[in-house]
Amino acid sequence: MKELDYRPSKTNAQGGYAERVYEVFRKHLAQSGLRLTSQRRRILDFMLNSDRHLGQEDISQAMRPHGLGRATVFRTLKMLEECGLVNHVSDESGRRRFEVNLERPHHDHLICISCGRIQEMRWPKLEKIQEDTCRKFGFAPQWHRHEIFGLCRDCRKT
Amino acid sequence: MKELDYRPSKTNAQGGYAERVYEVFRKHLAQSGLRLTSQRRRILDFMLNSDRHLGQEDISQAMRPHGLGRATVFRTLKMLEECGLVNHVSDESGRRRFEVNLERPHHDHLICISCGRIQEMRWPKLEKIQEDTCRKFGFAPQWHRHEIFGLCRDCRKT
DNA sequence: GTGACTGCAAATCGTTTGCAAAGCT
DNA sequence: AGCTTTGCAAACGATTTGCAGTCAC
Repeated sequence: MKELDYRPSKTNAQGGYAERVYEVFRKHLAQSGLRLTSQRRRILDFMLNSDRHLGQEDISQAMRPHGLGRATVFRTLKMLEECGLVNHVSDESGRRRFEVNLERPHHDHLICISCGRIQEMRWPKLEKIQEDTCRKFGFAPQWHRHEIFGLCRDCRKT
Repeated sequence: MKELDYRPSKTNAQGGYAERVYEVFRKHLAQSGLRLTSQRRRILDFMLNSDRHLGQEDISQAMRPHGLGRATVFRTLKMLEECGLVNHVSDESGRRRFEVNLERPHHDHLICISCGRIQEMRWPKLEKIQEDTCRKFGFAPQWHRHEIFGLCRDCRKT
């Protein structure tokens, strides 16, 4: 998975990534006359410091000790999606899992139906074919969801 | 979309397709000690005679005059998915739309975010690349969801 | 007849919203 | 002060389940 290691990890996040994320967030907030509150910061920090695809429940649980309510988590996630910092994938039972996506090239997801692990996968070739074919049909694609469900390497063995 | 016209329409369904669907359904029911009731038949007939991707609400509404409850529609759809006769796609707000899929080659969906229309699309080349790459990663794909959201030809003009 | 099936209503799950209190600026 | 924001609880929409009566086999 070396080729997917373009997202700064916790450590190198301090080297600029988090700052760039916050820059975008601040700009978005300012433009809409909104505020950067401690709650929003806490949620975003938690996401930045995680390398997993987080469910709303994961985030809410982590926020509970700080007194954050689920509603705030939902509201913040929606806001983060609106300004393009965050995306979501759905797992096989339809629950959403969120990821910070600034500056990350588009990628698709391989979702393990046994352990729930989500592996990321870049397929530029595939996206190209997709775009071209859509256009041929007169369809103007805006976004897509390409989620592949199956067994990951580890779960196959079991 | 000529290439997608392999699914028997209402008229030629009488020429065998519906029968084959029922054969599978009957076998599944028998194996599990379940029964072919008028309700189940009505729902399946309705789906067979429609060429659209139907929402649960479409089906329930059509069944209401016959006294069917929503729960039965849900239960039957789940059962039809379990025996592989029916699949679902989700629209952009997460609602499910169902299609009868027996003997139909796998296809993906172009979903219009303006009018909700769903166009089907076969991409054997793309599926091949996908499978191969998954395997390279040690991932055993079982099914996937590839839904592309955008504007259809008609809605682009507006 | 017996066990599966149905409709209904109540329950659940994830998510959204209304509101009064609290926080920024 | 005047706005946004918050937590809570209630409201929501889609789906599920429990149950007493009904029906297919």
